[in-house]
Amino acid sequence: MFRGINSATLDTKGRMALPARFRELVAGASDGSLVVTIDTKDRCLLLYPLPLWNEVQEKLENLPNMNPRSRTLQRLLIGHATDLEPDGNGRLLLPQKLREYAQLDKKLVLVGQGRKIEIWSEPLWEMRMEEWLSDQSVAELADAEEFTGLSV
Amino acid sequence: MFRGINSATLDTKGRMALPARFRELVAGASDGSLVVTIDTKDRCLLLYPLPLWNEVQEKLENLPNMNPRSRTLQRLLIGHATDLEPDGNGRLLLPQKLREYAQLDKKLVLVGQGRKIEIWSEPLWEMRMEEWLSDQSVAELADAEEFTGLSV
DNA sequence: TAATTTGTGGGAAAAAGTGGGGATTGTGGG
DNA sequence: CCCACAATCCCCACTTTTTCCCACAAATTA
Repeated sequence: MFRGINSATLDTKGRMALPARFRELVAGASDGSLVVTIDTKDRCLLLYPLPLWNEVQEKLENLPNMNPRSRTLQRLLIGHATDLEPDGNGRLLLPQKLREYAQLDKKLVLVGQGRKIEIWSEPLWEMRMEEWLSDQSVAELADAEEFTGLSV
Repeated sequence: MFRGINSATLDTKGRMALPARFRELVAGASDGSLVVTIDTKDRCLLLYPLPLWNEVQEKLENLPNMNPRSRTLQRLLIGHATDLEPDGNGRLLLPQKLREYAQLDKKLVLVGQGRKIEIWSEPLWEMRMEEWLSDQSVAELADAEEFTGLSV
């Protein structure tokens, strides 16, 4: 399971070094084979070990095909999904279209999210962080019974 | 159970010696394996023995996944959760992103809070202390009905 | 005060990350 | 059909960061 945050940089060729911590996990899960696609809710990318992506894709394909919303979702997610292999130095070449989508410039942030890793532009991530942290309803949720000092 | 307040210092490499008192407790609870993450309500970090963190993470993952508030909370907490192992001298290397979040400089304060330890920047802690103590509603809280049976 | 534990600093090897040259492939234009 | 251009791939070399270790300072205990 992925967790934790790392900064990373994109070089002029669009390559990104996968932090060692994540690389080990990926090596265990899929011999290094990965898939990136876009996140449709936020301007960031999602990076899956290949076997986990396959599960996701299967679920997507089983959505009701008549429903236009599921067609759209399939088109966006499967359509942008790209297989990646790290180069000899453990770097990934992120496809240009995806870099543009997530507005990736030089400084990136990688955020472990369980079965996947989110790839954000650092300035974008920081802006969104500010919003989330100031969101009162999130604060209340964090304060809910299960997470207060009494039970946690 | 953790309790009590300790000061600590961060060296130039971002390492923090875990006070002996806490270290013993942690050794008992998890062979020294720890997880730090951010607190979303205050600019401080939360340090859990690994098994306890796993419980917290499980609760987080069971929140309704469609609800954007829970997604946000997951993103913030799991996204920042980092596994730590003390080095040969009982020190923890706190990740840079988390140090920045909690504005950790040289002087720190560690506050035992039951199942977790809070890590604060000392100046920040003192400012917040002032606020809490001068906050009339806290003073009243101590007198409130639901706590009258709670003689402290 | 001596002895032990706890906390601090920093050197040096190893690992991780970065930059870029040049071969290779693929595309579109003349 | 061939050339020019651009993107990608496969290397190698260099820089930075991290990790591991040792030595000392400070505090606690005997």
